[in-house]
Amino acid sequence: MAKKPNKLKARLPRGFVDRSADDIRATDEMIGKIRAVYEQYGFDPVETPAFEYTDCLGKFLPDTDRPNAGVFSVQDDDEQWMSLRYDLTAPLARHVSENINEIQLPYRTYRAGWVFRNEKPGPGRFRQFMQFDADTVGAPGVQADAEMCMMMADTMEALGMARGQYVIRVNNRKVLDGVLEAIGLGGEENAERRLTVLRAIDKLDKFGLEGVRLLLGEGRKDDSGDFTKGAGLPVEAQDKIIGFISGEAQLDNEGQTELDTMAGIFATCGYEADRIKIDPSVVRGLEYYTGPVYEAELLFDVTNEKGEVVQFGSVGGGGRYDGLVKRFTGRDVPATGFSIGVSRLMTALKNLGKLQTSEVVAPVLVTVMDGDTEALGRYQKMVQELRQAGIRAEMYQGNWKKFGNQLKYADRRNCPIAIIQGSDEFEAGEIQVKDLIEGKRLSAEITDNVTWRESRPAQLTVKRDALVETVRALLDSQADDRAQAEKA
RNA sequence: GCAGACGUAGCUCAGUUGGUUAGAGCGUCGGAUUGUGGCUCCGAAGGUCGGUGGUUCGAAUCCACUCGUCUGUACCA
Repeated sequence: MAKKPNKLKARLPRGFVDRSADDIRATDEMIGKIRAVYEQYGFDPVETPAFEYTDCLGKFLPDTDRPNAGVFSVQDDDEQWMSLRYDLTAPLARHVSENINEIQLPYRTYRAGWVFRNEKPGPGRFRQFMQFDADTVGAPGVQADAEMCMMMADTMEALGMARGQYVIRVNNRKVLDGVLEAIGLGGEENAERRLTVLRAIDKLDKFGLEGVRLLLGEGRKDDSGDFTKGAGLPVEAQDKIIGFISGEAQLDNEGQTELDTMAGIFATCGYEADRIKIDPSVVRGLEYYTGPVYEAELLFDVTNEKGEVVQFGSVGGGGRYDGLVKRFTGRDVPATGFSIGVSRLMTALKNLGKLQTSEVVAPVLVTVMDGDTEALGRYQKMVQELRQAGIRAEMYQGNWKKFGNQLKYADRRNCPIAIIQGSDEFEAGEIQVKDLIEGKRLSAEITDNVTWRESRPAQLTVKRDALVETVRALLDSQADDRAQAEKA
């Protein structure tokens, strides 16, 4: 009773995805457009590795009980903990600190890279995803923050988003701190409660003013019936916060002055509220932002592949982090920067139709009729001629003896054209050039297989010398047809 | 982490009050067609019924635990 051996199950760790050719090409295109904006603004690239020593990354110090909480960590052979980076900001702070004597400040820099988070994945949330950051390190003034906001706006438009489809929302952490102080939550002893309040404010998009009020007070019950404990603030304090984040009340403090300065810069440069807007409910990055904070939000609804309408919300954000480099150097090195969630933004752009997903035409296929060395050389020569003429081409590399399979392969691969030369054609000095796209169209009208095979639809015979010009002409005409179809 | 729903072929799903050898459609592969894609027809492969344990003469079906997926929520540097 020999049991069948258990086959190994091919599977991907949850929260990770393979990327298709379309995805990779679309991402490259997107990154190119973003990079062009950053370069234009005078930023230079820098790259850091995926791994860092865990203590350099921030608050997740290696804890012997849970070294992998939130991050992916491994122990090096000298027992030091290393982690996969979870953002690009902490590694940048490390890089700048390590090279502080060589780097000319203010340092304007950008980088794209994969980051990793060891947490529960969800729809559109992965454990590996790409961020594209820009930072100005060593610039204390809010004019640097203002520039970042304008660059974010320009980036959104470079990606094809129209005015009104996105907005950059700006706030200042010092303003929020002032509000918290005003309701008696200042001081060390209230740090935990302050966090709860800030988290509640951050939920405004999701739950609305009423939901935020519940979270500021007793708490809120979610759709599954689970209860989230609130901050337990008295009603007067709730009123103050609600009044503030709904924009009814303002505070007169340093944060507000900074916001006013930034607003002035935006106005002078022509960035009106349809692009950049001061919004008192923006929170972001609770732990390390110290001044202005900003985020890019999409304003249009996105319909996902299941046909459900999803609010996309934030696709990127950043702020001022004056303390991050100081952790290493002891020197005050103020910095501001932001991060774009490339993978997330790409999903949105795809839904908006701003990304052509299959621009690339599949290669021309040179089929193999005869398998002797001499003939194989002839086929390969045709392929090389096409390639040298700048045309994507390949010779069939499967089992050539089943000719039908070669065309089936070409069909599934979406090849535009197949080249056929058997011994008859060879002796006549000719080749067959088969238009697979036109042929597919014609196939709808033919129901009987014998006719289909013998009529050889959309196939023409030309002299061997005319290979390149015939193929090129056919490709051009196919491209015209596509352009026509696009318009219609 | 917490709460809920759901796990049957590669995919989408049937499977009667617990009852022989667990089915269908799509897809895959082969053939009809040895030099022509599509259509049609014929055939084949493909399952530890998520896993473990229990109840039972008998479990895909009932029970417990566990793993995984999905939804909401918490956390999110």
